[in-house]
Amino acid sequence: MEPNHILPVSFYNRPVLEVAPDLLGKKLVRLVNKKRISGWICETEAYDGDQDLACHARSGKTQRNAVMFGPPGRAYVYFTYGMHWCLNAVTGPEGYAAAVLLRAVFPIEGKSLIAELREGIAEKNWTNGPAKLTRSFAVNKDQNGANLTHSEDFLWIENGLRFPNNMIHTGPRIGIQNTPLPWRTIPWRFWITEDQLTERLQYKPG
DNA sequence: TTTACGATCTAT
DNA sequence: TAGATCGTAAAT
Repeated sequence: MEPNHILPVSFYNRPVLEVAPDLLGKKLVRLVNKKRISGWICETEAYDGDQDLACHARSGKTQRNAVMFGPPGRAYVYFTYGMHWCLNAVTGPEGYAAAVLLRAVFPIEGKSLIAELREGIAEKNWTNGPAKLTRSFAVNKDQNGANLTHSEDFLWIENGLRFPNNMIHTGPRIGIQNTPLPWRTIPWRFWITEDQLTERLQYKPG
């Protein structure tokens, strides 16, 4: 483990619309029984404060979304659809409720551990969705509020690749069909393809 | 206390 | 395309 590679608070203490695309190509890391599970972050979404009517902070601070109002660089983990956990990275200054939803990663380390956590699921479907990702990384309510900027909470994000804006795909956020315009269609989802990632890794092996 | 719904996933 | 499944927050 290389603690110096962990993204610092300053990375997260910026507008969420900068942090969300910058997280593409960074490495999500989880420590389970002293074993590393990791993956390249390849899809994110930005949720930006109480004026964003798709953001959980739209109706103010509640017990559920309180972590989003706290300091940047923390994990906001919420429960949804009666059975799923989703993982976010809190951004911006304390008191401003914004976060990046981590929607998908490409697995790197700990694949045998993921295989146990995702028994019966094809490898290509392990981490290609926000709730699939949390299952594969053993993330649930216990990680809500975890500090992503050090290794002591066994969940963090390490520096990795940086993709220029003209390589990053954008589109509307997923699963917010009842959200009013313009928030329903504003292109605040960001992703890179597996081909783009492997091409970059040929020059900079990970 | 009751109700309606969800930043989803899976099988059909 | 619909069913699973239950915490959350707003409505009653």
